[in-house]
Amino acid sequence: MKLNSAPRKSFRREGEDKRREDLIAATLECVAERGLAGATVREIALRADVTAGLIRYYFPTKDELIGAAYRAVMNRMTVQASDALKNAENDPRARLAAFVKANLGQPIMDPYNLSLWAGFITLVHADPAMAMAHRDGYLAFRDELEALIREALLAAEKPALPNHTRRHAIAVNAIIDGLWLEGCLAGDIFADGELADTGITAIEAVLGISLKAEGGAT
Amino acid sequence: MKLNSAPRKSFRREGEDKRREDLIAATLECVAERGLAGATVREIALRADVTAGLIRYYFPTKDELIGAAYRAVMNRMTVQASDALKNAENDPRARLAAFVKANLGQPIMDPYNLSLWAGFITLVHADPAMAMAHRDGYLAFRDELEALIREALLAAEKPALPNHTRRHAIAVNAIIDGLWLEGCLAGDIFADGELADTGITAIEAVLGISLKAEGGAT
DNA sequence: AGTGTATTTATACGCTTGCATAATTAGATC
DNA sequence: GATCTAATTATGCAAGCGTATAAATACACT
Repeated sequence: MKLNSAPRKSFRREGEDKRREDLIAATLECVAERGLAGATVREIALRADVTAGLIRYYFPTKDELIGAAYRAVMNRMTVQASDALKNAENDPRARLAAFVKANLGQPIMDPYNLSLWAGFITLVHADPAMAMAHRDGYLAFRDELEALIREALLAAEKPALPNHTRRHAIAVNAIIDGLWLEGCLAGDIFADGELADTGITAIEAVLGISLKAEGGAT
Repeated sequence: MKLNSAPRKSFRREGEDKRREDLIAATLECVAERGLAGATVREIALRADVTAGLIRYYFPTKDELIGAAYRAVMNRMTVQASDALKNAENDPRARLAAFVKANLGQPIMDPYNLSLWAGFITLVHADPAMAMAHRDGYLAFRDELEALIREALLAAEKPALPNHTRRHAIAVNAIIDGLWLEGCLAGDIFADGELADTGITAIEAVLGISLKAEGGAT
């Protein structure tokens, strides 16, 4: 005789897209707060205000949910960086500067994003599918950067040979990544905008051009 | 009635130091191959050719073993970088170059170093004591770098004002970190020594001095 | 050789995990 | 408003986890 049995959880039916987004968002919360290990199906379900079983309804396996969450983060970051380009001026040098500033400021340079990124890195090594997704993202980012660099060099009437721009892209990417890391890890010990300024100055030195002045009008 | 019971595993007694080192080494192997999640007590014990129970004899808890492994890697990395300085020439510019090369080559630039580091970012995020230790390590590294930079600038007869060297240290640190990251994540898509060369070239540009030539003899 | 003990193995327990599946229900359709 | 179906909950399971603890054994000492 079952007395006082807890009432079954009430629920609403949601569209497939909404649910997937919610589940991914809940996953990211977990990863950011307690690392990948903290992202259990039960905890994720709790955050999404859903029972654990539902996860499997939308994602055949947990790995697929994790993978989707990872892609979502990477996509969000690249989209945010690209958005900065859309609102930027026409001069290629200004565009490169805007791109750098966007990556070295809020909301991209944020401990939350680093936590997410670090949490997923572990997976990138273990899971080949993850590794490929990561490499694609990295190369896409670097290619975009290389294009920006080439145009900036040309605008400054400097040579832009492919093997040079490749090297430049690797170096500039490193500067951005490295400063992003420093900012995420210890943002409070830097003045506001200091890292972005430092990055732009360093990149100007590496490329041998100015990113601020209109410069070189014939 | 128990027939054919498997014989008890034979073993040798080892010194405490040896066993701890072996267990740490086994832990690092696990992390290197399958990430932190793959470093289970049973797998670690298997690699160390020991049964799982022994781990607890030397490390009260698994977290302590992981922590010891983390410290071992970090310590090894800083020692390796410092060793490179000891065997380096006397010229400050050559010393800085050697420091950079050491950090951007084997064995420091290695996927499992990144794996461990990334795995611990989560922990650093959660535990304030860990966070402080981590920050101290970062600042110590950057201070060492700043000292190297100051001496290199002076050797090149360039001004080395504190607020300049600070900025330079931040930028150079970013270049090293960023390239280290790129190399750890996708070392195979770079030619041998390419990242170290790229780093030195970029740093030369940022500092405005050459790290190769003896230069500036009055 | 015998004894003692620190080291190591072996076994088991409680918990959590991801996944499977049955039971329910919200909301559209007629 | 009855019906039907897809979305959701609820329950259970087998495997793996870290840890605790008892039993065995290698080795130093006498």
